[in-house]
Amino acid sequence: MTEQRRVIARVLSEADDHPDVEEVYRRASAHDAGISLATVYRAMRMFEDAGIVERIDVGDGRAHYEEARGDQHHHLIDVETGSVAEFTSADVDAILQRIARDLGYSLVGTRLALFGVRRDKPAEER
Amino acid sequence: MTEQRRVIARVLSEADDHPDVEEVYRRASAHDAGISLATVYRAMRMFEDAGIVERIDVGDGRAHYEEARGDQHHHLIDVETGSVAEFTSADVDAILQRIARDLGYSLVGTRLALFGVRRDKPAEER
DNA sequence: TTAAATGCAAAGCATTTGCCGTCGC
DNA sequence: GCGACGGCAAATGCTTTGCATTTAA
Repeated sequence: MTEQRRVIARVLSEADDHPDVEEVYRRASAHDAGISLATVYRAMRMFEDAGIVERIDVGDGRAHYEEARGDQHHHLIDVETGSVAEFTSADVDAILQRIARDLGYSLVGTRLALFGVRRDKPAEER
Repeated sequence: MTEQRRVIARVLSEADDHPDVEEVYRRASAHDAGISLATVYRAMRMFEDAGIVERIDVGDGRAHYEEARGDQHHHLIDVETGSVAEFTSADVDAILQRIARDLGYSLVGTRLALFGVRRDKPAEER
């Protein structure tokens, strides 16, 4: 509704990565200096509650965000660069569902993150 | 080596749940009042670095710990009670390994937690 | 006009750390 | 005796919040 919110929303929809709050703040500031960090935090929470963005935990102690899409996807974090790749797997989802059921639970959420290092490619880098 | 460390170690080996630092502190204090929270934090970090305990994230913002066992197991957290169940699945582990490989990575770590609610049993509770 | 949103600075949490006294070996 | 360890309180990093002011509708 407000200008700041609009800017933050734009920043989020333009992002194709997984920025943390500080980074969203940085990008929003570029569009409109004068947005405060507190406002970004408040907006992120609001967007999250509204189901517009999803919080992801990449293991660095800060909350990162991505636009909420319909699909249930997971993340693979490059432990050397911090970059985040995404993947989906109906197999994994199905097995997890079954495991929860077997344990007597209805699955209401899944947090899955893989951490990996790039496999050496033939003969290029390093 | 020191008394405090011994007490904390005992608390950890006696625990069959997944206490957070505050809880370890509470239990250690029962054995020996006069242990400080900072000491517990330092001990936990040391035990973790030594591979004696493992830190697990149950989603409440605090670090919880469990004794390190050899097996690669995962957790299912009851969102209503906060209790943690454990499970292992060679299937899941294998698929995740393959997924990482397919994405060009060597898997160096996995963080998997399921969140669920107890399924209504026939006609008992509630 | 009036509730909702913002900025700023202060507060909150979990966790870490500097400093100095103490304890184990 | 000396280096590792523990206690305390201050510091840290991320996030939230109280309050007075501004803004959207």
